Amino acid sequence: MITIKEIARSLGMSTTTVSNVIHGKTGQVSAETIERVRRFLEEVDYVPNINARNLARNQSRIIGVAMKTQDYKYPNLMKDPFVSEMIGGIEKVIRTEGYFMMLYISNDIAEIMRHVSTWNADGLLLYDMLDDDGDRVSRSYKKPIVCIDTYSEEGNEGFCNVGLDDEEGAFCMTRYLLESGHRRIAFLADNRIGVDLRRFRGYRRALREAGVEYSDRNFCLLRPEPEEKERSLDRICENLREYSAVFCVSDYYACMLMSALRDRDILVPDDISVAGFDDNDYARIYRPALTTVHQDAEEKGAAAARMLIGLIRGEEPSSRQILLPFELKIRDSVKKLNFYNN
Amino acid sequence: MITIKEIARSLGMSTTTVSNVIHGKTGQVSAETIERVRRFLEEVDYVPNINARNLARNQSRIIGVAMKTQDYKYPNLMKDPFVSEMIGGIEKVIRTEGYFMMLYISNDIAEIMRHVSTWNADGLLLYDMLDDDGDRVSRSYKKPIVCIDTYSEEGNEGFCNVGLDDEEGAFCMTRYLLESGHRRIAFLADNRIGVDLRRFRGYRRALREAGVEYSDRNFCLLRPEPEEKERSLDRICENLREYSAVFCVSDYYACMLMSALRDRDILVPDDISVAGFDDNDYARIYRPALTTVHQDAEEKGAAAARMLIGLIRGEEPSSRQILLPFELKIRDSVKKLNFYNN
DNA sequence: TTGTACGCGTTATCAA
DNA sequence: TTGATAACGCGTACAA
Repeated sequence: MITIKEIARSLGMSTTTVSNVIHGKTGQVSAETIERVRRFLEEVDYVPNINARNLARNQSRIIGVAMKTQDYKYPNLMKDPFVSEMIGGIEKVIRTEGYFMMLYISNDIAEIMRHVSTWNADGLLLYDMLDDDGDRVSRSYKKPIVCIDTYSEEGNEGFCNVGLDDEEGAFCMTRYLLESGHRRIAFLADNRIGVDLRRFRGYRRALREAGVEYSDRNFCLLRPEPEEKERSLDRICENLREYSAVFCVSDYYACMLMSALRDRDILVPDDISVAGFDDNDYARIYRPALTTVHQDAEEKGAAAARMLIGLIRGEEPSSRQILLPFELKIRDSVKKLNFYNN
Repeated sequence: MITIKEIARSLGMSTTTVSNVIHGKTGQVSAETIERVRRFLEEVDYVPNINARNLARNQSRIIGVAMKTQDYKYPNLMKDPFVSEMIGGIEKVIRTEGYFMMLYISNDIAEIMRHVSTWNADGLLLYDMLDDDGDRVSRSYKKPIVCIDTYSEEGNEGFCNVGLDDEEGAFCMTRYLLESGHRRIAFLADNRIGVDLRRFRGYRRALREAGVEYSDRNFCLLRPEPEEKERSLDRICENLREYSAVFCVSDYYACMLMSALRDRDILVPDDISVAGFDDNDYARIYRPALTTVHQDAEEKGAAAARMLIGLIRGEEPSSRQILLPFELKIRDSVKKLNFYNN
C-alpha cells in the first residue's frame, strides 16, 4: 500500500502535485510532470486509502442497505427469493454508479442506525420497515433515504418510496378469479401487516365489489416456522375443502401449498385453483405453472438505488413515490369454472 | 456526529481520557471521571467515526466477499439460491462477530483487488474462483483469504478452502441410480469446469466402476441463456428418450428439466428418473420431490467466514481444507427399476 | 508551475 | 491520574 507521500518523495515533488494529477486537476501542471506521475502511478499500482479520503472529504460513497430480520419466517433472510433478487438489483446499480454497498441486517433499528452513522454512509435504503421505524430513522438521519415497500399511514410528505400498488394487484387477481367463476375464494398469508395487509385489502375489496361475502374463515394463516409448518398446512388443506380457489400472498407460499395439496392427493387446478403474487422463479418452474401477479424484484431494487443516488447527487426527484407496474400472469394453476360447477 | 474532541472540550478534559474511557482502559482513570464521561457519551449518543478509527489503527473490520459475475448464467447472481443462501450464512457470522461485509461482484479480478485494497479489508472470502484467479489474488494480497468451492489443481499448500467432496457426492448419487436399476444415465450441466467438473467426474467414475459405458451423448449441455434455453431443453428432452435417468448438476436445473419434461408429457419418475445436487428449496417444494445430494449452503458460507475470522485473529486453523458433509436425500423423482424394465 | 501546511477524527506514546 | 502531541493518508487553501 504505497501512499501519495511516498510517491511524491520518490519523484522528488510535492504531494499536492501528485494529488492534482490523480484527480485530473491538470490545468496547473506541466505536461511532462503529468506524464511522469501517471507512469509512476501505473507502475506501483497506486490505490488510494479510502479511509483517509473519506475522512478528508467527509463522505464515504457507501450506501447502507438496511433490513430487519424476520427470524420467524426466514432464519436466513436471503432465502427469500424476492429479497435476494432485489438485493441483486440494488447491488448492480450501486456498483456501476461507483458506490459501495453495506448490508445491515438486524431487528434492532438503533443498531442499524449506529452502523450507518459510524460508517458515515452517504445514503440509506430501507426495506419493508413499518411505519414508525421508518419515521424514527428519517428523524435521526439527515442524509437521503429511500424506502422500498414501505407504507406510511399518515401520508408523510417528503418521504421517498419505491413500491407497487399491492392492493390493486391483489384486486385484479381476485377479480380474475371471480371472472373465472370462483366464488369461494380463500386468502393465505402469515400475517396481516405491511405489504401483506394491502394485498389482503385488495382481495377483500374485489370480493365486496362482486357482492361475494367474506368471513374470517376465508383467511388461512400459514405458520412458517419449521415446527409449526406441517400442522398449519394440514389445517389449511382441510379448511380449503370448502373453497374452489386460494389466493396466496406470495409465490413461495403458493408453491408450498400446491405441494402440500398434492401430497394429500388434491389436484391443482382440478380440485382447487391457486394463485400467487410476485412471479419469481418458483412460479415459473413449478408445475402446474402458477398464475400470479408479476412484479420485478430486481427492478424494484434498482429503481430505489437509482433514486437514492440521484438524491445524493442533489438532484430533485421527478417523483418521491414510485409505483412500479404489475401484470397478471395467467398460467395453469387456476381453473375456469362454468357456473354450475361452482 | 459529535467527535471525541468536542466531548473533551465540553467536559474540560483531554481527548485521551475520553478515548480511554470509551475503550475501557479504565485502569488509570478515576471513578468519578469515568462516570462523568460515560454519562455524557450516553447523552449525546456518541458514535465513533470509523474512517478515522481505521486510519489510525490501520485496520478496517471489513471482510470482503468477492465473487465473479456469470452473466451468461444468472444476469443477477443473487438469483442463484445457492449463492444467496451462502451469502446469508456469511453475513450472519460476519455480523455477530462484529465485522462488516462488503460485497464485490465483478468479473474483473483486478477491479476486485483494487476495491479490497482501497478499503483495506482485513480479510477476503473468494467464491468459485478458478485456479489461476485464486492464485493471482493470493499473491497480490497479503492478508488472510479463505476460498469457497475453489479447486486448485496443483495442490497449493497454505491455501484455505471450504468445500464439499463434490466428486464423491456425485459418485454416491450415480451409484444409487445404478443400484436402482438404471443403466442409461445421462448427465446434465452447463459447463465442465470447477465444481461441475468434479461432479461430472464422480458420475463417470461410478459408471466406470459399474462397467457401464459412457459416450459423449450422455452429456446434456444446457444453455441457460434466455434466448437459447427453450431450444436447448427441446434438444435435451429429445435426446433423453434413450435414457432412463438424468443426473443434473444442480437442483435448479433438475427442476427446470422436470418442468420441461412435464410440458412434453414425459412423466417423472415413471418415464424418466431425475436426480439433482444441492438440496435447496426448489428440490423440497417441487413435486415430485427431488432426489438429490444434500449440502448446506448456509453452513458453507458460515464455516468459511468463521475460518477467515480465526485467521484474522491470528489463530492457526485446525485444518486449511474443510470438506463439509453431504448426504443423499432419497425422495420421489427416481424410480426403482426391476431389471427387465431397463 | 509547484510546495507548505493544516484539517479531518481517532489512537497511541510519553511526559507530567 | 491526566494531558500534550504525533502519527494515520489524503485533500486543499494559500503561499511561493
